[in-house]
Amino acid sequence: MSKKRVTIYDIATELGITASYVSRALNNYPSVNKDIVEMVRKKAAELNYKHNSSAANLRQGSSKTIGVIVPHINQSFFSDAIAGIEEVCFEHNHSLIICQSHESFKKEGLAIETLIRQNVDCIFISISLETQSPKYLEEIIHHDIGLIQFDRSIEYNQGSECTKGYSVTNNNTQDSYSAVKQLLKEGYSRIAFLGGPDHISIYQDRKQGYCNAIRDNGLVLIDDLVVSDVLDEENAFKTAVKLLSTTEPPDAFFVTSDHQSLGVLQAAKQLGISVPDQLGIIGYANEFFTALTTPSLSSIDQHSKSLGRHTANLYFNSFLKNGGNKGRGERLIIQSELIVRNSSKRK
Amino acid sequence: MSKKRVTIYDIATELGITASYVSRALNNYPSVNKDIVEMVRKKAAELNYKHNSSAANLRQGSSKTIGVIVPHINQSFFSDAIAGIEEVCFEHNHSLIICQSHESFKKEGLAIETLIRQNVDCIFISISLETQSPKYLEEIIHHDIGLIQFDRSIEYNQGSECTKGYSVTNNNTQDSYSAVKQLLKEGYSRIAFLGGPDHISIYQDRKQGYCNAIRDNGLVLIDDLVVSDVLDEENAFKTAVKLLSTTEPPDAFFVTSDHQSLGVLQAAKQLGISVPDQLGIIGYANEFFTALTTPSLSSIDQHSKSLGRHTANLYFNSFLKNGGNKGRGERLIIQSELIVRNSSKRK
DNA sequence: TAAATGTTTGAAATCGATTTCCAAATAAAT
DNA sequence: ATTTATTTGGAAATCGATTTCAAACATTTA
Repeated sequence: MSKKRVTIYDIATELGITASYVSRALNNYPSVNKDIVEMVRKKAAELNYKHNSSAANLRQGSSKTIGVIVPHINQSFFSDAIAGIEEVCFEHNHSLIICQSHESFKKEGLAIETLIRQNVDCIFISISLETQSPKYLEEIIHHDIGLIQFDRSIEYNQGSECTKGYSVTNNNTQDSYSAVKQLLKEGYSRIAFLGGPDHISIYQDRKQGYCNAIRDNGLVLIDDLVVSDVLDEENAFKTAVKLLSTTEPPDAFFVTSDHQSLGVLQAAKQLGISVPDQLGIIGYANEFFTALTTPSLSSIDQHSKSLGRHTANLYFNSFLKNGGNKGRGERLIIQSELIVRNSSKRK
Repeated sequence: MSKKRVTIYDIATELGITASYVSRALNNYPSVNKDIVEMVRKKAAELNYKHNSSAANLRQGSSKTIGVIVPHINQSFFSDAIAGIEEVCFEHNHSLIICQSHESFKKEGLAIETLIRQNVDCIFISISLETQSPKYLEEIIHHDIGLIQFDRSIEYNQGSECTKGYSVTNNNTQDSYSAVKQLLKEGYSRIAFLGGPDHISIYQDRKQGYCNAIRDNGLVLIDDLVVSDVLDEENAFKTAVKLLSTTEPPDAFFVTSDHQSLGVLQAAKQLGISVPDQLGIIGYANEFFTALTTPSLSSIDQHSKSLGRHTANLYFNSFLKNGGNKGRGERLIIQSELIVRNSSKRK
């Protein structure tokens, strides 16, 4: 294959000017004559010139690429967040490499390794459920690559201090508080909680919000009704069946994902318990399917696209201007919204 | 910031050898002593050396990166396909840049431009619904970047001839045929078809399969029951309402996406038509939510993950070995499977 | 022992865009 | 007319890993 790549040198010789001038023309330097810019543009198109970003990145020391790691791209929360991230990155002329951890600590580590080798400028990550150790996150810091956690986050060691650095989340404690309060207002009084792993702070916070709401309303916290680490549908189903089969079953569930809601709904159906009359349910994430089930599922909409946009903006504004990882960090809180559907609305 | 990037030269001087040798050591050249490899590895880790892929790519002329463009990453079909692509690319040490077109021709063009500038080796694309012109696809070819279409595809000009080059799809004609046949077997006899834009071949094929099945079973094709380009839920809803309100309404719908099924279901609900007794529905893609609706929705599972794997394998095997875009092209057909749920099952 | 072969290692060129540092050319000011 | 600014453009260094070519060394063969 004798075909050589077209470079700015080719454009330069054809036009009788130098490569440096061509480079400046293509990059719209103010010092370059308008006519020349036009001329270079035309010639570039004619020769089918293709900018080589490897060369540019090598010279400039930045890849203008952001790596995003999420557990699954097919969950509304994450794909919407990615859509938001994408928009802002596009505005800033950065491109995105998206990786999935599939909720596995090991795969998350591999993804991080890949992104480091790819020389991304920053990694936006929502950690996997398995992730208990900040090992790989510290790896990122160690390689002087930016790190911003969104939604699910964990602390890591930054030199001597322990920090969460830059992160963007919802006000999980407060939102959970409101959800539980809504259940109470509807007359539910024995509310169970199904959470996620306690080593991830959003699940801690959601549990905290639940506990606060219970206590603040003069009720007693019942240990048996508070279950951690039952995030998937199947576990939620089993747990719900168990709780609902006791002599003093709960009359409502506040859960930390819509998939858990599905499991609870399934359990109720199987046990002949009617939702919402005998059992209320509120979940988290406002997945697409929550509007489709019978009854439809109440859920907390995390405004995920906005959360994504804020994550990216945090990078381009605060992070870059405050010394990156070495800066003092920043935690952003994104507003969310309780969507009340039929699963928590009693007549 | 006085901190300089650690390079192989730093490793080399610390170890008293040359950079070229370090490079070979890190890349496991057989001629390099095992002990040296170990030594270099250790020193690299100690200095926190980070491989610079921009430099490597520049030298090697390839980015080992695949660009993937899909309409939406949050539709099961696409995210599963991406999961398959990811697996195979990972095995071959390639990374992925994922872009969304959001079903817009313009955004698709921008994504393609980005990927070209990023120097991806190949683009795997499932075109947007709006895409009627192969303009941007030809742009890819023109830049000597690989092109493989999957699922939704379109023809483009390759020099003198018109071709579809490399593509991976299901056997849409046959699969649609089977779906319609299943409806007939259940006793439905006046089956409507809701399709997508006719300029995209999978929608043509699905319509063709529908038509063949109708004719082969001694029925007459009724033009009014065949509607193209009503791919989203809302359009499907409106069209279904219209068709169901005529004096001779259809008693079943075969549609080309599960979102259309949702629209049809909605229409039936609104008009008080019971599904599946009075109206059968079969859709396409086997989205997660199809199992959750009441009644659950029958759908064609496209084995999307396998489709994704095959797309990537087509690249690493056939494409690269047969002269790339200039090769004679290849069209792969992936098996799919009809999932019969309640929406098409009469007692 | 000398020649031939094979193996390990180094020097230097290379990939392509950017950018620093200058020089020439032009315009403006004295 | 001379000096001072201001554009306009070029030469060459640079980013860091890879790779070609060849040298140095070791081993085998005749």
